[in-house]
Amino acid sequence: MEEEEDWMCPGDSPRALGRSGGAVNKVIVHIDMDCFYAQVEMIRNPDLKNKPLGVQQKYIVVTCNYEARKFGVNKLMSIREAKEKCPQLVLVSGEDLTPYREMSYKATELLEEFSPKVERLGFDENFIDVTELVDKKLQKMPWSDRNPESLVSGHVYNEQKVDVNDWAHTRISVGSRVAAEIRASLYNKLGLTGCAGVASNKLLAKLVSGTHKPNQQTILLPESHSHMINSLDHVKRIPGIGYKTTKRLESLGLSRVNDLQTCPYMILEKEFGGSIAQRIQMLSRGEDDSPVTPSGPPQSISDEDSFKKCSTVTEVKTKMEELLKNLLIRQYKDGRIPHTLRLTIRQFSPTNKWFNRESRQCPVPSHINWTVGAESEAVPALMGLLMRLFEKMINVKTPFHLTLLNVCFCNLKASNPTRRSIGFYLTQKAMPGPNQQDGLMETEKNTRHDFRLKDNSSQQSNNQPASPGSVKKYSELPLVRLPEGIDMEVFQQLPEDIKQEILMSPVVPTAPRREPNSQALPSKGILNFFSKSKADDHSKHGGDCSLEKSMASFMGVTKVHHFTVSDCSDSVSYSTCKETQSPSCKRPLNGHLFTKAKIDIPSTCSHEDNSVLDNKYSLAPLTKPRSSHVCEGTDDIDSCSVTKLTNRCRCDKGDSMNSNVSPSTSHCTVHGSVQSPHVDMESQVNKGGDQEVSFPNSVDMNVFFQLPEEVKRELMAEWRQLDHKSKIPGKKQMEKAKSFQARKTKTPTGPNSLLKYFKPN
DNA sequence: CAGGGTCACT
DNA sequence: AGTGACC
Repeated sequence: MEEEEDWMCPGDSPRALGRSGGAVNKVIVHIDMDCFYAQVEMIRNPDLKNKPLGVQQKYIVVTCNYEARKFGVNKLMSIREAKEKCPQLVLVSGEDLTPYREMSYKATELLEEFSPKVERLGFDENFIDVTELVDKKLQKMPWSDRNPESLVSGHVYNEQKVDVNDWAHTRISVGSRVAAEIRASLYNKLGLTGCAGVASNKLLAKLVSGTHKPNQQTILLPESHSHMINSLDHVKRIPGIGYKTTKRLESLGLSRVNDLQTCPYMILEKEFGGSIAQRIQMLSRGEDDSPVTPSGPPQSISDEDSFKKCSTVTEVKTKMEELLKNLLIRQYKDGRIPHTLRLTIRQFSPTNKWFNRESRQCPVPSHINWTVGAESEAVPALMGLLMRLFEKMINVKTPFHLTLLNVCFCNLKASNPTRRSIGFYLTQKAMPGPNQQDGLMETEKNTRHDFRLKDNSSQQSNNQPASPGSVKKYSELPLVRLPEGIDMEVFQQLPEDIKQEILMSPVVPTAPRREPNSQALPSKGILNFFSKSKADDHSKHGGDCSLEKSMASFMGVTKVHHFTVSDCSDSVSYSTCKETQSPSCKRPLNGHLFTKAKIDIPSTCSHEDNSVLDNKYSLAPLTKPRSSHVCEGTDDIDSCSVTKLTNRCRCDKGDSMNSNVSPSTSHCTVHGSVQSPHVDMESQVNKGGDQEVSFPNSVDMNVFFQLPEEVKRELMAEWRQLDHKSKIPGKKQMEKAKSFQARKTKTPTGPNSLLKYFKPN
């Protein structure tokens, strides 16, 4: 798109002088990419340039390039109409958003080089608060440079004259130069064109950016604020006033901007309440005090599909699994762990105007293995949750007609940085030679910390016929920077997949974004093991001693009794003893660091004997979450309402030991399998299926495991009855738990009560 | 009304 | 947790 590269020709519309004065206002730049999806498609396939191009989703042209617009094709036009207007229109499918999403984040990251205050608005718009940058530039700008001819880049809204003696004018003008730099950078580095608007708030910056399209920029000076906002022909054009608000305003007879400006506040307040009333009336006057809030990484990851009809459970499952697997790939790349899962549906109804979506959500049990992306063990577990959510909305026995499914991972929190089998790396006694650097190449002139990351994921998104030439070009691969702490020699000797994992690891930030509203990572994680000193130790001692210490300290283990590492086909078993929990360890018992088993062994255990460990203490972690200091500050336990926790145990046949604590606000789940005769669920159930048992709060697990076998069985049978439907903790379950509590307090220690085995309390 | 997001309110 | 409103 070589429309008018107006950053090349600065200052084409500047002028003389005027007044002075003005408050210390912000300088906000709004960047709006030109027909974003179409642009991305043209970058991916340059053959499409110069051809009329439409991006298709379902039967709609969601956007098209300017070539197509010449024919009258427009956004959100039906395919049929578009083809009528422009028979030569080239259509590409835009249903897989991956390329757009990736380009979008590249753009945002680029903008973050100018200022940390970058707020995304959809995939193709960004606000940047450049106030500080502008003031910095202004400080070192000689007065001789402050002539209108060179100060402003691009257009001035309303042909207003710039007064270089007016501070506000000067600042906005300098902002225009920043905007020009930003656009130049977007074009030079990413090949993207777009419009920019510069003004003293977000609302006005957004409005003004659209006044000269495409690929141009415009500034708005204070004297034209009113003109700008009043140029809108309807209140619905005001960003921030959407469909619903528009309708309500219209019902009050308010449809022009001026109507809203002059409407007595009380009327608005009556209709909308104070906060919305104030906000929309301010907006109608061009005022907007909202800050540019750094968007940071996404708060949720979701995928959806819409269709004409979906009316069988099988279909639902198939589609859900599709969505889920795509999501898992994205989630894996992201690195954070979702703690909430949401399912949204849209049901067909004859009066289905548009959007009647409903959703159900639930906490994600933290025992889920988020280790390997799609195909992970997470799929069946999450599918189970999803179907339960589904059944909360739809009675499966009764006919239904869905037109949309959406699966969403939200409440994303930083995970422990090591996501895959760390033991795999640690047990690679012989590191591969230096010639094994397949997918990972050092870039041309790069400093030794920049790498291209081989992208072997994605692309497999649904109904796209996998084109043979879809291998990504090297230059398109993401460039990643290794943290300084890493020793490059050690790094280069690592096997390919380890390198990739490190590069993919969430502790390797490409650009730091919003402070992780979750907790700080406990350490650099896997990277710790590859720092120079650690690596040296490793080679000297055959890797045992220092590794053990590293692992231990990383886990927050202060005293190691027993330490083994073994590799079980891409998932690892760990057993380690810890006597005391280091107070600084925020994540004592969760399974992300160690894929298979990470268990907590009481100091009483005979730590020399593996079988003792496996048999006797496999469920030991059950006791842990109930001691409050362990839960303190643990982000896994959302509310730290430890006293409300209920322990549950689920046993899977045939698994190797796998213990883990998964708390949620209402309960605490332990999924583990026990091979020992100690708590042999198999003899109880004999179906080999999953069994779940509730361990009431009052039960001290230490005591429990000392009970005679029959007693344990009997107790578990009783608890199990309390707990059939429990993966999604619902009101029913809580009521059951409460009723159990009630019963228990009524008959504390009856002579025949099994509860006599437990301490009163 | 496509596919994705965010945030606020209850 | 669920919905609504916005882009």
